[in-house]
Amino acid sequence: MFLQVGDLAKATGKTVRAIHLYEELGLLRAHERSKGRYRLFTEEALVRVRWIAKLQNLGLSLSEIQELVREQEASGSAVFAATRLRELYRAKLEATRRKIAELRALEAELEESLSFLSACNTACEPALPVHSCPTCERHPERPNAPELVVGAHVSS
Amino acid sequence: MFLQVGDLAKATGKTVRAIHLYEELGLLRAHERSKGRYRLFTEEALVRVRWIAKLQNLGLSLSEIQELVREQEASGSAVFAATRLRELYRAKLEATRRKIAELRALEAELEESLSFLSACNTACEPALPVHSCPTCERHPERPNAPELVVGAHVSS
DNA sequence: CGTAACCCTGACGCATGCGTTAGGGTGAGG
DNA sequence: CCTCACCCTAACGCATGCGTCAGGGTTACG
Repeated sequence: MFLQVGDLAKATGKTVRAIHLYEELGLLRAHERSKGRYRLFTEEALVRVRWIAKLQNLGLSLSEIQELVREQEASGSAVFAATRLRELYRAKLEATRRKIAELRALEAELEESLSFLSACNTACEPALPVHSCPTCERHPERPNAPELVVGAHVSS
Repeated sequence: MFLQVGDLAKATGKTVRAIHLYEELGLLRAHERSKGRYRLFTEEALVRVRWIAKLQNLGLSLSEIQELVREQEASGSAVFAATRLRELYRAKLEATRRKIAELRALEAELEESLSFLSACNTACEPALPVHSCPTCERHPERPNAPELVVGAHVSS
């Protein structure tokens, strides 16, 4: 019927310690306790823990989540609470889009670097030492190496 | 001619302290020192610091970068070094793609949640308290609220 | 030569998000 | 009644990536 803390942990992929922490921070409450003070959670707790995890993925720290929870609980009006939530989510949507763009740029750089490096295995003289890379002439398609490759060779 | 540590910091968006740290960790070396022991960097250091930043964005910790640098410097053969670099970048490319997929899912959830929440401002009775949300009937398009919305309301 | 703006080394501080240990109770099956 | 797996609270520990003094030189400009 109820979930013990270990069940909740398994179901969410978090550890028991993490769930305890969330409760300490006020992000989560057990529905009730057993005679022996065991925490007993309902399935709503599952939703809550997953929600916390998503917010963490969105880049919120636990104390920011704490703030949010307090705000939501304190705001009497549902409309007001919804408005605050929207503001937060709108900001996070923009941030997420920026992050995606950044990662896409990195993805492209990785792809370029991989194709550049693949030539090293076929065209390079096996005995050449690393420090000869900067003067390498064997990349006709891409005379100036990608930053991810150059960066690995500079020792200043 | 040369860059002082402050110039390098400004040019890369890092702090002086960060650059000192990178040098302590062996990720970076000053080309030389002035009479008064000032670090003097060439423009290669710029490339190097940007490279470090990119690797950090790819999710590498400074000690992992340290490992990588040691490996690259220690490997005599350029081909071997390139191979290691490729392995790393391939793995990071996959991880980056997974991360992008994850963020896109979050993006979609945020969009859904925002459209759901926008109805709250128009259809909700302004005086209703937050705890009445779970029984709200005013979202005909989306009877079951998105997890990002439900999660904010469960208090268990 | 003065002085403002930098730079040096060394070292302790800090916020985050749990991990881990300690010492002890609880609950369900056999 | 035993036992084993699980739970409790309290509290210290830790890795990361710098921030921030402290105490003292160095440079460039005028």
